[in-house]
Amino acid sequence: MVRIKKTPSKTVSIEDVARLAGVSITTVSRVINKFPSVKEKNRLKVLGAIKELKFSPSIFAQRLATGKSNVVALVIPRYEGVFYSFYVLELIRGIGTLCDVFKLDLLLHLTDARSGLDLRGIGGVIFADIIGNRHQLEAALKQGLPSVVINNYAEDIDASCIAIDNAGGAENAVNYLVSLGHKRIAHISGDLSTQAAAGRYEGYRRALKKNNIKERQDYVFKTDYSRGQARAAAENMLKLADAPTAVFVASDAMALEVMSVTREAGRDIPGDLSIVGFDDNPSGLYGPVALTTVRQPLIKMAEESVKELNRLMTLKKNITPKKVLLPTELIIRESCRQLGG
Amino acid sequence: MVRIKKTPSKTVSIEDVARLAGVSITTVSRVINKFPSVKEKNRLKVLGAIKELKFSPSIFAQRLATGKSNVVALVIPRYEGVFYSFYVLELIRGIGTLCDVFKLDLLLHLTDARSGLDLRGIGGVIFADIIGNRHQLEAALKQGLPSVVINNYAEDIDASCIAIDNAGGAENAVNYLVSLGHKRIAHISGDLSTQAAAGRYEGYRRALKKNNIKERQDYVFKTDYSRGQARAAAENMLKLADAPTAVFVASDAMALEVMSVTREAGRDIPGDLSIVGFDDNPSGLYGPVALTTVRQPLIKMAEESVKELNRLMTLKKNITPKKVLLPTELIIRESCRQLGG
DNA sequence: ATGAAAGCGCTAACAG
DNA sequence: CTGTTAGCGCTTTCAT
Repeated sequence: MVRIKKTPSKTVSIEDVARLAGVSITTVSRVINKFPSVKEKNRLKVLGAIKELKFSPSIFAQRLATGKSNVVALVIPRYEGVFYSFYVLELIRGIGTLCDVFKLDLLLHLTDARSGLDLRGIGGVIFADIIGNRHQLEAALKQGLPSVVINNYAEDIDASCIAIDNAGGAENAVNYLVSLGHKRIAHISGDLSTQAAAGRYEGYRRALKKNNIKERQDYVFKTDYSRGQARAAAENMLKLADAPTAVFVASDAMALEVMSVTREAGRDIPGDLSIVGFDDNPSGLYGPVALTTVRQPLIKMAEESVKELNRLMTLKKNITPKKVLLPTELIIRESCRQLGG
Repeated sequence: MVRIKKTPSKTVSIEDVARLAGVSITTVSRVINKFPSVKEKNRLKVLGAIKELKFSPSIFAQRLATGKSNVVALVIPRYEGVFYSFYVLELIRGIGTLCDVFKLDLLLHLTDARSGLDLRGIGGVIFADIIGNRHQLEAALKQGLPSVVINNYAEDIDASCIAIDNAGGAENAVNYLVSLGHKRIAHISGDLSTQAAAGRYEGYRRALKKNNIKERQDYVFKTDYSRGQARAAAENMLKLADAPTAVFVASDAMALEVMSVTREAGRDIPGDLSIVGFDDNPSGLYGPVALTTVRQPLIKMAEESVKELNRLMTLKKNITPKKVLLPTELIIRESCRQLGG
């Protein structure tokens, strides 16, 4: 058993450093905070003492004294369908990485939406989408906490929003299908109470309209983003007498499920059915036919949100919130084919 | 634009509450900390004042004064293959939820292993596996920080470990295959530098040995847990002159990939090949044939880790670390068949 | 360029 | 049962 010796937990304070360096604690504080006014000689003495004592300032004392906190709360709705997505993981990864860079502490807050969240000691908040928890955002804003909302674009709220152009991405995807000669194009949507799913559906409709294709209600299948419902939707879709030749699916995870169902039904992809997904989930690369999909810049969105929050937290004055809509990119792979001849 | 009025950020302190309630700040502090000794009448006055002033204590002042912190750092190696797994998400979810319950703040720390982590202001640490970052664990221990390691069972370290019986689970899985009459059983392993993958491989070997089946090197395929490598492994496996009739795959995600490859090769599951996975990833439920797998109690592991950490953080004395190995459960679905007849 | 001293908001002896 | 008082470790005027 490797028993590691604990260092005597006697915390070394700024005072110890000052004594060892032979200066006042004020000077030490100045060195810590990189004040330019400290004489080089003293700076070196202090730095030496800090190293020798292995001193590191107490963040609690710092925060008490300054009244500032650099803790960022990431609020994620603990909403099954959403939580289990590629999306959340990418977001956490992107945000976590950038918080590291900016020396921000990342506090994770999984919320069940109805409860109010404890914002004590928090310097800024990132809301990963707003799903039934708008009151939490408003509470943060009311407290004067710098807040940014991601994946949700709302002009009517006084917070920065960094979102993805879901409608635009969807429109491109469907346009692409049309350009391949498809006219009977179905859509399997996600949970329409999320802005992302609603936007994708809207883009689908917009593209049809612009191409003078009439939207058919029997070609639209609403799901909760789960593979289970995607499967059911696909089965129903395939049963249609006048089955579509192409389908735009609101997420890659669901698109993969649709591919499975289609193959089980003995139909070929893209021979009998062309499919476009949404996400650019790496899973889409495997399988017999690589999935054509809409890539959304999740990492970029995550990074932008931290940058923006950092800006909000750093600058003194009330800044105008920033509203950003990030563009998507159509990634053409193998799951769609040119129709007719 | 809904501009939310900010509350004047003048922080209300314990002193304001004391004044309004007509008691000393000590009494207010006692009420906050639920000391039983406060007279009911005063308690109510204080509570009233707190409500009226919307007072909530500064956690920084509390922590400065007590020298204690209830911030839990969750350290996750930012290791591609591992990070993108079902495992991490489940863990975060479980830990996040339980931290809520115990009123612990969850700080997320994605680490690249080589760097040292900043533990200032942290009350306890949970290491999500140890992959090349053992020095970080040792640093935490040296500081006297309560620490628990999950998914890694190490007798030789002075921290609590909550892990999963990977070897046992794997052994059961392979035994099951043997009981169905299989003798040519392959294994597609995960990244053997992780304890989990190594344990699963060991369980595989143990089961073969106990059943007097000789291990064949050409039946063992080592991967990094990625679907890409799983695909390659499966292709090679299928090419074997003396191809196996069953395969135990170290993760469900990889098992699904193996299923795809197998079907693409025109072989039937479980007709031509029986497959057992590991994880009980819900994705395994969909697709034409539900995947037989080994369920690991991830949420339970997550919860136990928080409970244990909370115990460590709460109790005063040096407590003996706890070593727990959680059992797995074989979930029999449709991907294996009885051999011979 | 540096230091003395007054807090930041709370807890914890120690009296009473 | 309650109040007084001294810190916790750092930042920040205000002098010097």
